[in-house]
Amino acid sequence: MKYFEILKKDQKSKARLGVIHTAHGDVHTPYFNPIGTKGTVKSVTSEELKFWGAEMILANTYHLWQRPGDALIYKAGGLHAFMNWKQAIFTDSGGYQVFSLAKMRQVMEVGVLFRFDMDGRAEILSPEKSIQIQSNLGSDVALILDDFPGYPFEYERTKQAIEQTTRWAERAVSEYLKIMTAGDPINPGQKLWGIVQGASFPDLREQSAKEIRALDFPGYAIGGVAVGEPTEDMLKAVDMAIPHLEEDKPKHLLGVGTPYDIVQAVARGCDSFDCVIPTREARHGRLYISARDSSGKDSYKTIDIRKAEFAEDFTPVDNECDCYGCLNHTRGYIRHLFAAQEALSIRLATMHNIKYYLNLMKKVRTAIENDYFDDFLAGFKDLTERDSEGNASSPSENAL
RNA sequence: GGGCGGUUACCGAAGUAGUCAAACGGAGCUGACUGUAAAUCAGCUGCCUCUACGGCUUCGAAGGUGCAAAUCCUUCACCGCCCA
Repeated sequence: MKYFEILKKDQKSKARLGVIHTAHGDVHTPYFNPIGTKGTVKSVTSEELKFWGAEMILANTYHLWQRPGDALIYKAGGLHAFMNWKQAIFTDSGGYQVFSLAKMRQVMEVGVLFRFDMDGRAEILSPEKSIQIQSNLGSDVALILDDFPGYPFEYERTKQAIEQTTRWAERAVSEYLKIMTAGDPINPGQKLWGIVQGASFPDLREQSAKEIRALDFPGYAIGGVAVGEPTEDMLKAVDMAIPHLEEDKPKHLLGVGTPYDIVQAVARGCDSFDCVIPTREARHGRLYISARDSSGKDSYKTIDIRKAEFAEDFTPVDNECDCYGCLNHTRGYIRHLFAAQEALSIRLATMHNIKYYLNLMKKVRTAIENDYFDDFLAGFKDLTERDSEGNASSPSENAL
């Protein structure tokens, strides 16, 4: 059985319906990975995630390395056993922290020296070390350690980053093969994916894609996007990378994104996604809900449930949602929970947003399967009401 | 009837002559958040002005003293406690 099967290709876009056969079950694409950085999708249980239909989650090498340590997780039987999540796990390599912790690290040829360390020590995360950690975690999809600059993009810095990434990728592959053949990996079915960098520069995206492709990875991630650049630039970067990668391999778009971003990226050939938006914004009171424009097309908008306008709103957060909160509670109640700083506020909000994202991906898959993805794509947008300056304001009622 | 205490911005509460449009909380309003240093962060909350170290109007009411008052004095109003 092929690792990645393409079940159907959309005729009017590059979208495809597929299945990734991981060592911990199938992942039906296009798919969105809820993020569980530290071995937990914040505030929800593994059982709940499974119940909602999640097939893969993303965890983080850097954070788990720092605490509780990959050695401990290895002893626990790997991350799947440790957190009792039996479906697939996708691990970021720690590459994102090269970006997000830019002020406390130093990129060197050997690896990345992090001074932001929970024990107060400075340690080097090398491409080999990242693979060793991910092997100990036993994730199903591991990523190579990569380097990428923030926004605004600078050509020379970006070129250095992709070349650094390629050199690290070669070392990561060697380490991965060494562990798979001579080591004692907790997950012998773990796959290592490459990462394409190159910011918004066509020639660099092409160069990176070709260099990474040469290493024969079973799947690819497109990285270095959604770091502050306009959405159009992010999508252009995807367009620059996709054509240089084998069509029959899965492509993951790292760190993306909003519902709009995701649907647009699916149309450009991306198969899977991950993003902190649904979980983090949930904790901050921003909820994603269904909305329809005047023509009745399927779209969405966001509301800030903490606002006073929802105090006496006794309707569900989203009439079209089947999450626990939408079936059992009202906007007014959830707003009250936020105001009272009750833990349940975070849980209900997180559950809702994850369900919104998972339901969205299901809609996308169904649309591709039934040949109306182009129509769905054309109509799908963020309908959050905005004033003349483009600032969001919260709508008070569900659009029908 | 008498004594004492109090009345500050949406609410609570500092401030007792100049550096006060007035600390701090709460509440509210805006915004941000994209491979999670994030149940977080930033700004605003008297009026005007795009902004201001800018102008204007405020600290129960009215009237005084004073170069200057939320801060001192007088009277009044209301609230609380105590004495008759």
